[in-house]
Amino acid sequence: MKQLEQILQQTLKNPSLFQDEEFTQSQEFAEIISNIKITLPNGKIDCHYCTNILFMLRRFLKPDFETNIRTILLKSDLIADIIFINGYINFKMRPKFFAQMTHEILDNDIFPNTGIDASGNKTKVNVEYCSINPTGFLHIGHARNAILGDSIARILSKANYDVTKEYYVNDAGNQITLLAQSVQARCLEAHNMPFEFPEGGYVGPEIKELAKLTKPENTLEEIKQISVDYFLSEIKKDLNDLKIFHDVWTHEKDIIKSNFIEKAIEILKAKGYIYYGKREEKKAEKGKIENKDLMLLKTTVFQDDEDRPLTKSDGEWTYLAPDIGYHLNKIERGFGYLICVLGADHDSYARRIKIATKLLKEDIQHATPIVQMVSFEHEGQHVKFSKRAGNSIRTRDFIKEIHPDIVRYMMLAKTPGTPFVFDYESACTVSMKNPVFYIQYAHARGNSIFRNTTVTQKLHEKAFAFTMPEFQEIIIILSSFKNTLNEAALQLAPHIIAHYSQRLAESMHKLWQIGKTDSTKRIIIDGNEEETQSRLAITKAFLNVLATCLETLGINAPESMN
RNA sequence: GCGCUCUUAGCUCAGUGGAAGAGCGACGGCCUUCUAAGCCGCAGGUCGCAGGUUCAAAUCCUGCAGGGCGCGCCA
Repeated sequence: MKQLEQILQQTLKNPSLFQDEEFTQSQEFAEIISNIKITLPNGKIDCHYCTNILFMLRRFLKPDFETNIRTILLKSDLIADIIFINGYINFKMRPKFFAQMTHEILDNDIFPNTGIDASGNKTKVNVEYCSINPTGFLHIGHARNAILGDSIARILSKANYDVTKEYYVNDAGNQITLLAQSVQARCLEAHNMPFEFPEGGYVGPEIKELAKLTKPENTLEEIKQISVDYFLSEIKKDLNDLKIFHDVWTHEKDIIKSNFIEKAIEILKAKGYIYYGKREEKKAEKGKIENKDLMLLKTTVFQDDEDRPLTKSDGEWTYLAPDIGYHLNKIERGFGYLICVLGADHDSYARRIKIATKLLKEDIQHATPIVQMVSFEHEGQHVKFSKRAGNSIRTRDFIKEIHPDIVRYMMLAKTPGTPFVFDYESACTVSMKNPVFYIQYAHARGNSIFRNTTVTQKLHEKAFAFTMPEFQEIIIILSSFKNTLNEAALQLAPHIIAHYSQRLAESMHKLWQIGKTDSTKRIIIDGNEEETQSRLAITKAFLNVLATCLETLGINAPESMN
């Protein structure tokens, strides 16, 4: 594809194509020509690649430009034909082009593991995701965040970023105190001792279970530790079952102990972003709390509605302060790119922490992909998963019934910004309602070929396969993998890989099927070793790319379907 | 009231300036041959509505309507 782009650029630099022969020297020409986009055509047009570049250049070209461009382009030994339709240039490529492309995929070391010269350039990136409070189990709503973050991290690693996957443990706030008080109460209750259940405390059977791990003589601090450890280890188990493994677990407690809050405040003070003042009366908890002077952060310099308090009237930090300390900690660890995957109910928080981070370090790259809510369909209505409604489903129970591969694919195939309506019936079906099987099946089919032959892959440029549309289609899709991966990395969008995988799988299924009625199109051609070797080379390239895709999605690439 | 986001085929969704798409569902075909968990065909669209910018708008801008999520000194 890159080669085609270069050929086209070279061709268009020919001054004789233009009314004004000086035009190729102009800035405007340079800009247009640097934005050449080669794309795959829709199914209706019989060609391999196309480009819309002429739309931009048309008014500068001589009337007979089509004939001239065609003549020049056809001099290339990679291009078989040029067709002009509706202002597009459509390319038909020669077999040599397909052979070269296959060679590149197999030998260039870009597949399947490393060295893709993607946008990453070894940038140190921190992907923080699924940082749920250790006050309960991982439910299915959290799983979407976790799966998305994990896949983003996998894509970025493939795209040549230096990735750290991180979980931030909120183990220092009021929620943890409330949790520990709830557990303590249940513990005392179980020992028939007097107890007082905290207002708004944590209820649910897991609290009573947890209480069994504690003793009446434990201090609140000890109970906090026991509770956090318990839930974290449970969360970790569930994540591991979904093939999610964080590299670093950072605890809020440690951030506080290491004085990162104070350090961050000092930096912000030095930059003049901190001042003391009162908030507007109506904002001050509607008069419930005395409107004292608070430490405020000038988030309004980056279009926030109002400056945000860092201290409460009782002198304690607000939630924002430790989080800013945590982000300073990330910055000090040398990350140039911070990614923080958040739920839709945190989008206003996302804005604030982004501003705060920018105030700490102007040139930091910071993205906060937002995952929309997960709901499910019940009697024709969309019902939200919610703890309070008692219909929250623990991930562990969920994946007992539905394989993690299916759960992952279902959640990754959509853009994160679309609310997810979980279709339980489809999830349990083994058919195209579950495209993950379709993709895995294509991988298994490709592998079965290698079990059925002793011939090994080797590329012969003259192979007949390179003239055959079914093989050409596979190679064309393979050739766009690099761009696809880069795009997914740039947009932090695993669904781009999911859709690509489906299309790639389709090209193999088509080839396979046609081999059933036309034996010349099978991969293994008895009595013709060179042809078979070349076809195996294409199949191998296909398997490498598809396995890479499945790896970035965190989905198993099976060698056979059982 | 304000902010973010969404509205594309019967359903679930891709598509961020360039030729309207996929899967499911419906209908009709295809296995004595490398895995039929598959393939082929057919049907299905005023891209929420109205303006604007552009050679070109589902895509960008403005307004409107409808859905979702937020809008504490809680985290």
